[in-house]
Amino acid sequence: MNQELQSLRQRFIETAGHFTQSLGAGRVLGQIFAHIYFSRDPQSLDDLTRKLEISKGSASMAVRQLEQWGALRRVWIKGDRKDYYVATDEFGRIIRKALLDMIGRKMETSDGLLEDSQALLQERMRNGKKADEDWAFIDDRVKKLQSFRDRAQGLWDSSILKMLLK
Amino acid sequence: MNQELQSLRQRFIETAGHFTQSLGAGRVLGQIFAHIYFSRDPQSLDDLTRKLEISKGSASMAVRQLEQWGALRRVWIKGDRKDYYVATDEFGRIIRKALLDMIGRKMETSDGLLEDSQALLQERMRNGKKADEDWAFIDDRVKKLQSFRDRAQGLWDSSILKMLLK
DNA sequence: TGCTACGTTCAAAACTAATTGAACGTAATG
DNA sequence: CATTACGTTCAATTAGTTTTGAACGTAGCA
Repeated sequence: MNQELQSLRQRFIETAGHFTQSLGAGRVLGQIFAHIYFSRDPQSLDDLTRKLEISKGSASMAVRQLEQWGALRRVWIKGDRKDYYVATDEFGRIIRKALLDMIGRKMETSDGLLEDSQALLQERMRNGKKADEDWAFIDDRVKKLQSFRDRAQGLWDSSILKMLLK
Repeated sequence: MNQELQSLRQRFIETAGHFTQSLGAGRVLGQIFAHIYFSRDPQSLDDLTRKLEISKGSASMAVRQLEQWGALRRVWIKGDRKDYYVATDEFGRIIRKALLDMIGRKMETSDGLLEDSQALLQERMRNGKKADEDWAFIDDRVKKLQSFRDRAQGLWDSSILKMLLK
């Protein structure tokens, strides 16, 4: 493969590495995906450790992660005991899964907190206790948060949907 | 302030801390915002260091960041030399600014790379060199990436817009 | 069956990011 | 003017995360 092409590929690999790192997913994930995405032939773990100069352990873990997100697909090459991988190009799906995986849980946590707060505040009202100013203040703030959460939720869902629609 | 209310507030502070941390913005940002958001009175740096048990340096830097994102507003209390802060509740704007600030630069880097690639590939074509299979392959992959980038860009822009429309 | 070539795991090491706090500049106060 | 009470900065430290690589289990092969 010619020199110019190689260095372009190299830039993609570096950029992808920085990108995934900045998203908190680790440098090697991006590097591996870019390397395979720009490789015509399926790549083995061994290829990855050699070409990217990373350890077998790193390669193994990153590849598994990428496979779970649907970014890589495993292919068998007959007569070869190694696992080989090729890259998917359905970026929408990949990013959807990755984001759900990475942010999803946090969302649920804050959702739970908002529900709990609402329950607590409502119960207090039902008990007919005179609402003091502290409670009224918190109540107002929680309501504003919930309202935002609902709007953001809707926006998120529709964006995800659009992403999946090719 | 009563006990139940305090512990609810505390949960919000912790959750917000974890949330901002998981987004790569640091724990204290979320903690400070939540603390002030759920405080009726404007809070000083000093209040923050005491209530959240963080250093003055941390508080100062985080507050400045939050102010830049429009999440906090500085208020003056006459006869007091301290700076006091109150929380904004325009979450859409806040998140917009924060995301632009945090992801923006990364996007530019990869955009630049895509433009460069395109230029390189087009120039090669113009020179009439016979496109070998390696080039054709890379060309195809770059085109797919660009197409995705464009769709994602549009989606991003429209989402940001909707968020701002209250 | 023993041997080999693989993928996986996980404790330790290397690296990176967040936090602290002492030193500093500044502006208000008396 | 000197003093004090603040906010800011940044080098050093601490905490957290990623990466490594040796040890291990397993499946295919002879």
